[in-house]
Amino acid sequence: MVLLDTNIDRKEIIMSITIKDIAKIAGVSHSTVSRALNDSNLINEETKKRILDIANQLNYSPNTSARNLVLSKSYNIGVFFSSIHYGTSPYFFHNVIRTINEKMNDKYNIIVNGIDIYTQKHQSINPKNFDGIIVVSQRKQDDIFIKEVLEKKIPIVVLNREIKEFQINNIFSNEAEGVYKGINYLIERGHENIAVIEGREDFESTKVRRSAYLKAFREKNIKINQEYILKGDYGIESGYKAGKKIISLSKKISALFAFNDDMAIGAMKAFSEEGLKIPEDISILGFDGSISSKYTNPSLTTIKRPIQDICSYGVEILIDIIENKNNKLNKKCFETCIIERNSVLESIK
Amino acid sequence: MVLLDTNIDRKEIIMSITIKDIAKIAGVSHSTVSRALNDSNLINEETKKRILDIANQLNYSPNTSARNLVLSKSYNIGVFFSSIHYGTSPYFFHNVIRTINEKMNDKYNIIVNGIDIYTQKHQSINPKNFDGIIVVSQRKQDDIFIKEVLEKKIPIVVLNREIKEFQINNIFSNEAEGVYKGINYLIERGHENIAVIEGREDFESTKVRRSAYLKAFREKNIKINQEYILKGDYGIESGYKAGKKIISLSKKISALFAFNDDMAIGAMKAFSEEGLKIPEDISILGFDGSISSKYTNPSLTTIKRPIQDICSYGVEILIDIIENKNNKLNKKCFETCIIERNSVLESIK
DNA sequence: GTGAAAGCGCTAACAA
DNA sequence: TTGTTAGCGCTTTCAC
Repeated sequence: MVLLDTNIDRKEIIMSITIKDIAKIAGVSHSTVSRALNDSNLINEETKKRILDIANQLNYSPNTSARNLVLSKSYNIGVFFSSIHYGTSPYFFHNVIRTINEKMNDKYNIIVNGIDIYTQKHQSINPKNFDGIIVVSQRKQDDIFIKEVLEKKIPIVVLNREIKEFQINNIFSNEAEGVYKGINYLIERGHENIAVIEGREDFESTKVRRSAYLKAFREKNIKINQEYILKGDYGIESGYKAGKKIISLSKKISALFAFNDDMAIGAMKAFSEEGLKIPEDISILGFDGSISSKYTNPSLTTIKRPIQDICSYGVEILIDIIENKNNKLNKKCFETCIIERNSVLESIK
Repeated sequence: MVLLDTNIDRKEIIMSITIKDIAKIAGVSHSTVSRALNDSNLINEETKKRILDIANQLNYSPNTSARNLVLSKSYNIGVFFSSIHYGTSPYFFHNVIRTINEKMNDKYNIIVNGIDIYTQKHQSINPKNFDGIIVVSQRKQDDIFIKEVLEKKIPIVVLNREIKEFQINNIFSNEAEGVYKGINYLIERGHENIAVIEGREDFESTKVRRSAYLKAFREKNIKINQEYILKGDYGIESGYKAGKKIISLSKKISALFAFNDDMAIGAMKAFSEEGLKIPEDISILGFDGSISSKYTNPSLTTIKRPIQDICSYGVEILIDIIENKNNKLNKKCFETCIIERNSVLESIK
């Protein structure tokens, strides 16, 4: 008995406790221990309790590799952003991970990755390493990765960007409609000379939002001056630089639409430095509905996209696919809305 | 031959290719395949090439659970924040994950977790599930978790918060010194009526920064008025509310020190709403050196802590522990510095 | 209700 | 240089 105890102690230090150790102490076979641990009903309640007690005392925790091997599961969920580094704002990133983490069944691990560096390092993804994958996609380019996952039959859901070319579980928001409403909101308030700061050219959102504002302009016969269209990269600094450029423009503009809040904030900074008053001298409309947009001065009128809804719903259907083998295709579009604040002038006489 | 191919095809769909499948096709044993795949030198170059070719053709990828089981590795690195939800700013969170992801050897998975909800769901961590753990710690309360990891002999490094009570790999920044310098920076410019917005009471940073500003006050014989000390929670909104309170204070204050940039930004918003000019009416000093602090209006003077250095160094030593079994204790403190911008008045006559 | 035994896919020690 | 074999820790079928 003493000898046994000592052995166990050594084991605890040198290597982990296994079900065999527990079996030895409990005087049962390791399969019985397995049954107890898995709350099987093919086991006597008494023995189960006894075994569980011992397991607790020994601070047993299962070897997940062994369990996963026999169960053919990994309990890993990959969360893949187009890039963690470029074009993904801290607000967006945090919001996505937080929501997924909150919503995810706690038996799954959340493994965070950027497709850009992942595909550059690994030549391919290993299906056995992921029970499911969430792609938070910005770029059409991600399709290569997405298709690979699809081919490997790994449950997948693509968030944020609409995929039209092929069938896939896909949750996103109606950005086109949001931008369209936003531009009309500007036009209705008398704005005709509207500048735009666009986003990264390789991001689909840039194309979607661009065609939406162009459509709104065309419908209201607003002339489109290429000089007013600035290139940004979704980073604050690029908004700031674009703002500086806008100031140097020959023609006066009365409003600015930035493709995201961060760039709007950068532009506001540029305007303030030059003594321009917002919204008196220039109105600003952002996109995202980030937390910080509420605390700019003046607070930023912006188009909110429901990131949390998208992520939350995405997790829901991914888990449904994994656990219930549900394979009916799910495509859902959430609506965007304008948050009216104080950066747009109510009416320019 | 045709029969074989068909079998393989079915296998590819129904279950993954294994080294046995490759062995069968190559006409070698599965251990030879294993050798080829692991680039062993106990193998003929020709056979290696042939096997690798077949593996490539079949789009083989190893079953990580099986490999991990025999190697006693998981290739998982857990990144545990005190909380993902509360008190962790998007900027901080993004910066940490981004840096760790960049710096981490690509064979490791990064699993993101919040200690708060993790410990609530799982009763204990499984050593076999983590080759190493990075704790980005804010609360003393995390010690329970940290000690558990320590007991289980999982390589661990604790970032962000200094641990004095016990020996552990620990990387952090000199926040006390930063705050001390910051307050003196204010005092040197003539400020005596200084308000402070503190952070969450359960975060160690709050205590560290508090005793630092108190020390600076005491040394310069600045009287400490409890009315000037506001409670925040590191969120923007709490800074905003504190800002409102400051305005309603009986005595006029000339400067504000906020325990982080987000709260400083919130307070700036409150001040602006009330028509106060920064820094003419009130100077503001932040803490963190977040990206957004550069783009407020006016830009925020702040104490920068080197988050990237901390994370980068943390990853380095964790990998060193895991791969080189290096077990000499590593404790490192990075310096903070003041970023002088435009929210502090050069001199109040 | 329980135990014996097989096997998940892989690595590595030992033989040849 | 290669094949044979054992075994990692676990679940699960099949006997009893």
